[in-house]
Amino acid sequence: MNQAKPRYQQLKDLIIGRISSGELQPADRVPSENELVESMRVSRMTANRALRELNDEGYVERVAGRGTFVSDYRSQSHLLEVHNIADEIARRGHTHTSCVIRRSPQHARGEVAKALHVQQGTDVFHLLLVHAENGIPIQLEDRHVLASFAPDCLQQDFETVTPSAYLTSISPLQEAEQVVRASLPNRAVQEHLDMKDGEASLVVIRRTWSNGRPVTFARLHHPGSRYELTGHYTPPGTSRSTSSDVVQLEELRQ
Amino acid sequence: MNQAKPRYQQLKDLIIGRISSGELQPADRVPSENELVESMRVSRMTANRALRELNDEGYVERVAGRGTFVSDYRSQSHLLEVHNIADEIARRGHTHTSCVIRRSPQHARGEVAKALHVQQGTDVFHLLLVHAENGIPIQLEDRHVLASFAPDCLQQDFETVTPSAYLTSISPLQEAEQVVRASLPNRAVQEHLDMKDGEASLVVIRRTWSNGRPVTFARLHHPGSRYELTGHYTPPGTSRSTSSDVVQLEELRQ
DNA sequence: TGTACTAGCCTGTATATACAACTTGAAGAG
DNA sequence: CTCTTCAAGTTGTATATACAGGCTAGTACA
Repeated sequence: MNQAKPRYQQLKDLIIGRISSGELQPADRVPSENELVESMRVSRMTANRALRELNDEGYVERVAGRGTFVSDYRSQSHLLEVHNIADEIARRGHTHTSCVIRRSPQHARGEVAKALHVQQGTDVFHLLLVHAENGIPIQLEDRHVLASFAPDCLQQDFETVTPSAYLTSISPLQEAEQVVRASLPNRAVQEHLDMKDGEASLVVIRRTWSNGRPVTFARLHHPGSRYELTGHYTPPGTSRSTSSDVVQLEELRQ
Repeated sequence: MNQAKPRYQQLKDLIIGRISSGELQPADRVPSENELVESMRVSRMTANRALRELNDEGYVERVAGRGTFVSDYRSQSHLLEVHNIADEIARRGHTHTSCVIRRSPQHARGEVAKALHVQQGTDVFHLLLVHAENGIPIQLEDRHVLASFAPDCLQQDFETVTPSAYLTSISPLQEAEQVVRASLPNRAVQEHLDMKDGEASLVVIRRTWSNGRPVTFARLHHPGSRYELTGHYTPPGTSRSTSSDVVQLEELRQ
């Protein structure tokens, strides 16, 4: 079962490990090819392949003549771009504000326990907040977080740092699953988002993994008249941009 | 401006060209590394890099001991998986039926002309059909196709081959853009999809490019109570599956 | 002081070579 | 005829080497 991994993969795993453990921070310098040749006893071509693939995959950025540097996950594509609504709003030059409605410890049950793969009654934190763009509410975030993953969750000031940004600062998010639905909001959602009677809502249900297990489960409600999801698909190989082979989902205001 | 491309990239472009021109069909054998060494006068490592990257990008599949083969775009991830509702339904073991409501030549104007980047009055074809899963309507497809791209569009039997499948058979789709909205359907949409009063609809507006220009523009309406979009995100490098670094969007019935 | 230049490091690419593991088909043994 | 074995071709990986080109810091020079 435990097949010996190729050496270039071992190198990749090693560096990814240093990044996700926090030993290597964004913009930090990664050992150069020649340094890896010496310390790891590999040939330069093997080190080159490891670093080149990490570059293709967005973990690091390489500059000829300077070196290899850890990518800044926060301003990067992949998962995180999808997650932080404050960044999305800032990108369109608007101001983001948010208002915490509830922030409390809970015991997981029913849907939440099932989504997080934990026993009924496991400690979780429940967050409920409204995000606004230029003062207009556009997202009601209803999130459950595994308490063991983020013990100091309730001490955070989520009006300055979004839960999404906080969670990614703890540990890089590694996998996510989302479902998009259209529905009529219940009374509470409708009022929090200032929606008219009969207005449809766009609901994104997102579950995020870290280190192989789900750690947070969120329902994101948006007013259908003021919100949409846009995606852009590019086939692999046509563009040389670093994120050409991922789908970028962005929330855009109409 | 016109920098000489590296040789491995030239090899990739050459093979991609043969695939998209139709010279190489899905499951066809691609020249082996050693054949490329002889015919293209490159070293085996250069040929290896070209083929390996084409494999990583999903164009081809490589089997040690056998060779390199063109991927089957139709049953593959990337763009096409997203597009064909008949395949999605078949994948869950259900039966797909569709009913053509309208099929007519038109002159593009307004939103359609703008979306397709053509002058007002340009010839397009308008298709309107309902897709059903096990007899239950789940998608109203309202599509405009550039007449110059698919001249024999009106002769097709879209009840056996979906417009999406037909269009991809003409030319590989190269780029797509989509917007997801939640809204209340108008009377016509509501009736075609057998929706209850006050039921929200999930609308996907999709524009697809081929050879650098938009060729089709579709509005896909779904009943909110019976339909959802699911997406799964995997970061690059953790999984070895061929489509690990793309987001797969699938339509799933609740 | 300030400018020009160069040495040294870095990445990017290309080649030649080698060995391992896998697949297939053909030759040979029974 | 059937089974075994083996050779040839294929991909996968690893190494050593080479040269080109970008970047930077420090030195030499004016």
